[in-house]
Amino acid sequence: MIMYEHGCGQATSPKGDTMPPHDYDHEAIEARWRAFWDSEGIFARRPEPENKFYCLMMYPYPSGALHMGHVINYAIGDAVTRYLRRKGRNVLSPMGWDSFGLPAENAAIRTGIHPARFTYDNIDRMRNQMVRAGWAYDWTTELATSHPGYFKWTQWLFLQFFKHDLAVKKEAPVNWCPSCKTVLANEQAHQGKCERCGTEVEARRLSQWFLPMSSYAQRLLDGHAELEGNWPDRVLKMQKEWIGRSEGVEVVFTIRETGHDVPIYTTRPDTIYGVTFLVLAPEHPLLPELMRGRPNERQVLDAARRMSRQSREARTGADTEKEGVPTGLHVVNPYDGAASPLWIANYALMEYGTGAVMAVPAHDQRDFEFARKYKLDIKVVIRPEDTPLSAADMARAYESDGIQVDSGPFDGLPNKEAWGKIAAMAEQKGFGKRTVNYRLKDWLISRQRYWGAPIPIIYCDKCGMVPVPDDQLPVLLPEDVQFKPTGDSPLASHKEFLHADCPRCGAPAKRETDTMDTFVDSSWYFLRYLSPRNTAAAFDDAQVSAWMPVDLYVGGIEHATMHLIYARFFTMALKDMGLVPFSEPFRRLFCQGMVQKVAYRCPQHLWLSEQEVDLNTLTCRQCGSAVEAEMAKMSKTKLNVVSPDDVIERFGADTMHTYILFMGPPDQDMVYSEQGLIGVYRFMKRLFQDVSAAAAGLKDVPPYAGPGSDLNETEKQLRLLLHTNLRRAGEAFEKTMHFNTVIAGDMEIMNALRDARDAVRPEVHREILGGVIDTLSPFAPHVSEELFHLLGGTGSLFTAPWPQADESALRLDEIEYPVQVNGKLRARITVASGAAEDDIRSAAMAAASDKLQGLDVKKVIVIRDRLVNIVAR
RNA sequence: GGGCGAGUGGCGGAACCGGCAGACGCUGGGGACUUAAAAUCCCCUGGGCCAAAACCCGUGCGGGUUCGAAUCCCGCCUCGCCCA
Repeated sequence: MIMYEHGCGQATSPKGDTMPPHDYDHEAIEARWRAFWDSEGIFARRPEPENKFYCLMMYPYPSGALHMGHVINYAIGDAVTRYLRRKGRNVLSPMGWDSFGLPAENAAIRTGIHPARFTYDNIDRMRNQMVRAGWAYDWTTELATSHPGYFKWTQWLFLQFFKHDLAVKKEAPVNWCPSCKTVLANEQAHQGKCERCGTEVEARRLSQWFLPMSSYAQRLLDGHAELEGNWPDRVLKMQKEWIGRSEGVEVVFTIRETGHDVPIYTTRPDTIYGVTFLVLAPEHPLLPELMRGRPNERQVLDAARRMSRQSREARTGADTEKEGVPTGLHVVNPYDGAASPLWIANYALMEYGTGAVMAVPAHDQRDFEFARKYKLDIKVVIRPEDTPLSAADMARAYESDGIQVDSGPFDGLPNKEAWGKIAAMAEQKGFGKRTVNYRLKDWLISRQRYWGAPIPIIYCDKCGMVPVPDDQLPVLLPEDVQFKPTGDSPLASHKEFLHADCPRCGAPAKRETDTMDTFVDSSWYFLRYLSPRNTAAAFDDAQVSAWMPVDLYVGGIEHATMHLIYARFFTMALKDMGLVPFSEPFRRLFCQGMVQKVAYRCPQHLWLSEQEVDLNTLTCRQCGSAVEAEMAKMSKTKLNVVSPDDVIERFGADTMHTYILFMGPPDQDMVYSEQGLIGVYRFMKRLFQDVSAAAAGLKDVPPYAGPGSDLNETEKQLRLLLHTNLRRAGEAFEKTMHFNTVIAGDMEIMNALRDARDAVRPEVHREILGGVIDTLSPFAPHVSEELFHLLGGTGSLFTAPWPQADESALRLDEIEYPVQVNGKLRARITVASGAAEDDIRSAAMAAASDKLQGLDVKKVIVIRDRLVNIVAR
């Protein structure tokens, strides 16, 4: 029998002598075991790749401090890592830094501190935070993308792309952020605003470097087949929409006045008989030629120039004003020979389809608005199945399906059927063809900024674009540059950098001064981790084929259409160049939700921190007005951030990890509350108390390993709880990642053990405590290791095997059935687990007999191990 | 506007494949210990009725399928995300 004494920090051993007080000193415990793991090399990567598991967590930008978003990300990866190590897997779980990028450069502009200094100071600070958090990284594989040893190979890979015509310089309309003074990739301009600073982007025509991602659009879509089931559906869906495959038809219209052909692209050929005008994009290359010498030439071209300066969003947004100018020319519809006016309009984009749009105002809302504004004809060619439709009465375009009318030979057909027939007719008669269009654009990778990997190209007047020879890589960043953004790369004003001799002919030449988008860096970092100090190659082929693909990638959903598309594309291109033997880098993806916390807003003082609010009355401490409380993602502006450092200092890393995974399923948004955190801290203290109090007596006791039949009910019940939780933990780690229920299970077991401790023999007690420590070890590794040793464990808990659930403990010899009458709970019975169905039935009837009086029993439903339902009327 | 997801106590959440709704934690209430407070420990905590038991209601709203629905189906409302 085990005796306890609670509440005073003292414990008594079975022999009765007083033991020293065991307070839960998280700081000492965590420091001790961190040092131990370190010195024993517990988390050093084993070289042999047998039974490998590559567990990758998205590396952070070194912003200066970890936040709770990082904590949830790394807590998930760390838990999986520790679990799998105990399952005998050889886990690689590396960490590094996405350390190029704008914030460092913006800080340099603001404070004069060099980006390198800013970056490396931040890295040191954040690495310390990670170490204190106890994450099981092998720091010998750390990498930073801003390190010359890394970006040398980013540049080398760029040159491989260049040599295979997979990196091209071309002029194109690009998104320009006037605040960041740089161009942005299509993916970085959201809703017409700069993804980073929120400034409205402008359209500019510039010569820039692109990677031809759009020609991989179909492969990026097809690759999803391999990922289905292992990536969240919503991420695949987002990528699918982002890639935006659309099937349509290209049809050639002819300009009546000049005879020019104008191909248009449409996804709605079924409406082609409803064309009442045609719209050219203002930057359409044919426009100047068409207008040459015409009376309104000046007016039209001026209007076109003005429109093309508007941003893409300003031109195409659903609620922005459509604008256009008639050219005075007309186009002929090849289907029926009808002529209609040709306009230019802001809502037609050169980069979509052919830059010319057939306008069908009756069946397209944008065309409808445009037609109403400029009093153009509206012709109905599809009507709803059961009602007529007249152009004069329409309040908006009819975009749904229906029956063709006024459509020549296609009248009376359902429009879906007509779609194919109309498309086929264009192909037969030779004035059009079916085509596939993608929304996905080529990836614009050049940036007019300093803190990135320089694009290793030299421009020579004689030889043209010449790659920097491999033996001259890396092209380093000069240190003494002016950071004031001017729209040109800061490197352009650095004379020594700018001037280079042509590697081919030796003549004076100029270097490319743009640097690469940091998404290029992150498109291959998972390969570099496998041989991070390799000076002879970007990555070691043997290591790559042994460790890739990544088995589990943990990160935020915000990368669904950016990083995760770029990295997939990059890998496909590497495969085409023969550099890697696979095309999908990430076998399984897990996306964690956001960490949210209450934020308070005062009508006068705006966002308030918790200290500035009287939490009892929910009023502002300064002005007394009532504050509004809302749940929001932790952010500096809303003053609802929680620093991991504070949490670790006050409660320890174990509590922080365990709590963050206890808040809820990590794939959903989680709500952080300090009260909840304290609840977990209390559990840690209690666990520590209970185990350390019992430890002396249980140290030399082997865990229970008998058949179970010799146990009392309490012991059986406890073992049932324990082994249920072991099974639940296995499922969480292999499938759902829903660790909250595993942690709750451990709490439940410890509660039950407290109630039952006098009725539990030492062997069972030892087994229960050991099992709780096992299931908790991936979440609270330090305290688990401490308790493991207190109970007599040797070596490290993280080299001890993960326990198997004992199936026999899950089988009970008596089962309690709820008895329902007409679906309502009316009684309970307990029967032997193997009881015949008839016996269960009659026991249930007897137990519920008083509820059945005056009723006619129609049926008795017995669901084994679940319940009994008596149907009576 | 379209697509997807979610909606369960005062709060975060639990409930295997349609089978006892509310595990676990927080909050709140009561009590023990204490000179006192903190910490800790014990009890209660969905609503109604109520001394208690019994009973009734209850998983966003309305319907349906079923012996039985938080779970499946149809319609609606609200919120979130993605695409327009």
